[in-house]
Amino acid sequence: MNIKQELPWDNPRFRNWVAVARACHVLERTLAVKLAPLDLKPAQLDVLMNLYRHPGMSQHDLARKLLVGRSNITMLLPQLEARGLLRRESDEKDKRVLRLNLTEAGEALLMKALKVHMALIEKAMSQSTPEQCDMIGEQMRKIADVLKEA
Amino acid sequence: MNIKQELPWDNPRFRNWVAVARACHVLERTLAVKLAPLDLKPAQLDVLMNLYRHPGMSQHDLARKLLVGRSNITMLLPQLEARGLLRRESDEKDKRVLRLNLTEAGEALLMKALKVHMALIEKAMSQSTPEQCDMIGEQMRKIADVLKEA
DNA sequence: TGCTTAATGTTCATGTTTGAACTATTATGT
DNA sequence: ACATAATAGTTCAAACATGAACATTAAGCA
Repeated sequence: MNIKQELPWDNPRFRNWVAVARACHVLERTLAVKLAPLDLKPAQLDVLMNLYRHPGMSQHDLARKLLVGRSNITMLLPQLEARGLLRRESDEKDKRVLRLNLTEAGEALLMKALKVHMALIEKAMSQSTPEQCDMIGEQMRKIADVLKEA
Repeated sequence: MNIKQELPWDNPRFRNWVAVARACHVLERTLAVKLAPLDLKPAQLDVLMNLYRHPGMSQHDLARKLLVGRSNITMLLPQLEARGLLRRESDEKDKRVLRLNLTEAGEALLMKALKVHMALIEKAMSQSTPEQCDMIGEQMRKIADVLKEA
């Protein structure tokens, strides 16, 4: 009954992961502030980015990409559709699915938002050398893979 | 009017940061699942961790540590207090502030939750060498610092 | 002292996220 | 073909986070 186990704060992996989580959190909050003038939330930007890269994807695919529930997408899209940023068109071959595509306006807004996002990331990552940056990305992709199997 | 700017996906910093954000997101969701048997949410675990390390801190201090609004803390604490995990005691010298402390039960539950959290982080970070891990932590601390000035 | 300003915590209205139950459509297996 | 499974999307209620407005208390300063 050794309840006072080795404390995590003495563990480098723990301390370093806490730093990762903090950095993510801070960047997310900052991004929200910088996107406010465009009347866009980080979650909405994620949607636009994914639709730009994967035109015609379904809501289900989008939900999986964003690591989010399907109902979340259902709640999220009508706002963007009403603003004319994207279209939802029923698939002819499978009437269950809705195909998602950006409009011209959506693409234009995305480009503006990407400038903001890019600038923020540049500022954050400018601390690291390209080698360090790549290494970080590589490790993080491994982490995501390992955890998704779990 | 070069609207089709250099796309961020060609930029290593962008791609790598996206990987960081994804890894964070996945780990957070996984943690939520693993903590469910203890009837504890990640946000609640964060509270317990901070009170353990900084006994007697105020709600305002806690909010700043967690990068969260004060009202969020106000909504969060009563649940934990009702479960007997922490105490809120009015400060004698400054009657505005409430001093926060874990109870025995709170500390015991924290230890159980930390085992879960630790195991998850170990699994995630076991991919990296100690040197890589430290480097990642160091870069992330720099990022958080740079962005908080902004 | 008294007046103004700042800080702590709460309340409340709003918006977001989530998961379970539901409908409609397609795939599978006998 | 027909019954059963699985899949796509929606609805709804509950949990959660957020920021502005507020009450109380403390600090600064004339």
